[in-house]
Amino acid sequence: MYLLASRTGNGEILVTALDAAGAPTAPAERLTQLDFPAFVAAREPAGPRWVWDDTSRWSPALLAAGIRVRRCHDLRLCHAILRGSELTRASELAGRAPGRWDRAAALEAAVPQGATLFDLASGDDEPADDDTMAEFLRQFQAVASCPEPGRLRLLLAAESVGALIAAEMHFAGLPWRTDIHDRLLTAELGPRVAHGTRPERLEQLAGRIRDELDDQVFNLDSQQELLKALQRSGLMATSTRAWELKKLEHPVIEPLLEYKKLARLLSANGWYWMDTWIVDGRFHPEYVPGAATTGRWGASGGGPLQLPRQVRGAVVADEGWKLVVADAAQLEPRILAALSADTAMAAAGRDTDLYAGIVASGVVETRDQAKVAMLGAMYGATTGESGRLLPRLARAYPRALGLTEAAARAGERGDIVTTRLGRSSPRPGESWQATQAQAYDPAATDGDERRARSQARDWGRFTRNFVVQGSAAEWALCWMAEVRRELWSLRGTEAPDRPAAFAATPHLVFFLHDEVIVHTPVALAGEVEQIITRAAATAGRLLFGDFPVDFLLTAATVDSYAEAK
DNA sequence: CGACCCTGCGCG
DNA sequence: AAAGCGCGCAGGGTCG
Repeated sequence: MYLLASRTGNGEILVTALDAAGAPTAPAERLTQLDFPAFVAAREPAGPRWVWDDTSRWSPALLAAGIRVRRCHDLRLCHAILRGSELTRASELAGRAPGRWDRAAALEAAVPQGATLFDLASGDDEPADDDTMAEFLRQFQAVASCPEPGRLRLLLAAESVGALIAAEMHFAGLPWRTDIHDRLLTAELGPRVAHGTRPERLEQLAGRIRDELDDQVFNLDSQQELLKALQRSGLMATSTRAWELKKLEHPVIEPLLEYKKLARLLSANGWYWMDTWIVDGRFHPEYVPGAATTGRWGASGGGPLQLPRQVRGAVVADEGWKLVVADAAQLEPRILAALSADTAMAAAGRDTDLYAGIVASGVVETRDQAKVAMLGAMYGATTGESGRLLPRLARAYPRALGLTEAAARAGERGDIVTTRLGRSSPRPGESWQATQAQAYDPAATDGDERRARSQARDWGRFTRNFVVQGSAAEWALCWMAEVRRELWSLRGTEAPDRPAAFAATPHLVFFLHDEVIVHTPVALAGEVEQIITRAAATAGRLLFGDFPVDFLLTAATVDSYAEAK
């Protein structure tokens, strides 16, 4: 049932089989690191759940050996969830002093960097053999004794399979055509030049800007110098932000905005970026499950979650392959409707664009209004058009808006809120508490009270959004897990020239909060699209049972990411 | 010189 | 302080 793997102090691996109650069923087996992949491959057909400290440390060697595991339990990720969850607050695990399971993954994985070698040598970071086991049992207990164990079991499984997917996507990489990327850059910026020098097009724009501002020497790339130069020319700019510059009337504005746009392209996704991050036609970023407190993923290594539309044309399927690009339409409002059991809001999104449905119900006049009002409800807008439209939304959807309001009030009090599957928000820090306490002091000034109120509202907007964003992240994990599981069953038609077994069949290559990309042989693209669509419905049922809410997708089978809207 | 903060902007 | 959440990254600037 469970196979618990841990490393011993001398670099060997211990594997202990546990039954469904967490009790060992046989003596531990001792393996070398070299033997481990074959051992995993031999055990995998029985469908075990592998238990280990950190998937990002165990996966690379397995994937390099062409081996994938179906299920795991990532102790570090699950620990973070269980430590903070409202549902397990009475557990032994939640009450313990912070220890090695609370430390950042970076610290634990940083052995080769050198900087932390001293810490490692002087500490006890290499776990004793029984530490991994003890932690697993504490987690097991915490879940078993909580009020609704089913929610957390699903969350921990989803979080852990997410870690497997993150490692697999890193390994497989996103198909990337450097020749197309180069053409695209050349068309925008001019021919490639050495790193650190301005391409032709930027140089021309810089010249125009200098002429318009009548200043040939200032450094365009310094915000401070640029701002001063603008002000010397009589422009009433208070910052160099694009949206603020747009409001100004002056011949320098047009070339300046163009310069900023292209300079950004060059520095964020230019040739230097391409040389650094694209290897053998693949982009291999690190994905970091649970990086945001809401449960959303983070990522690093080339900024994959900020991939601008400008360069998506370089993401192109291999010859004979396709990209299936799918994103969940209006995911967060749909999540909110289901969370609050707001049947009217759910009905507005049935079989249609949810914002269009709100318009059709006569709540507001335009799709744009519906969207800005919904975002305002979920983010806590108070002013502007969004603020003005909120009362209409509240009348039509009292349950949904009631939920976001309640979440905001909880945060303003310093209370925690919890997602659908049981991830809870962090408590505000000490300085937050201190500021609140100060406002209650008899000697408090108006300033103290204002500061405390404003800070409380800030935290309220965070908790308001946490419930929705966090539950949406859970839906997305379940969706992706289901996609992975179904794609797995399409094996048996491997392309022989592929490096590893799973990259020879349809596989996930990208994930962006509510959007996935699957790279697939052409012949299977239709089936992949169906799998992704079915998986969305399955994820909805996993989170919300029979509650009648649709999770619509926009899915497209394309050669290039740029073709998908 | 590195470590850190700030600004601005890309994504959802 | 962009009305309103969550991130990561690059580049300039400052400090020790």
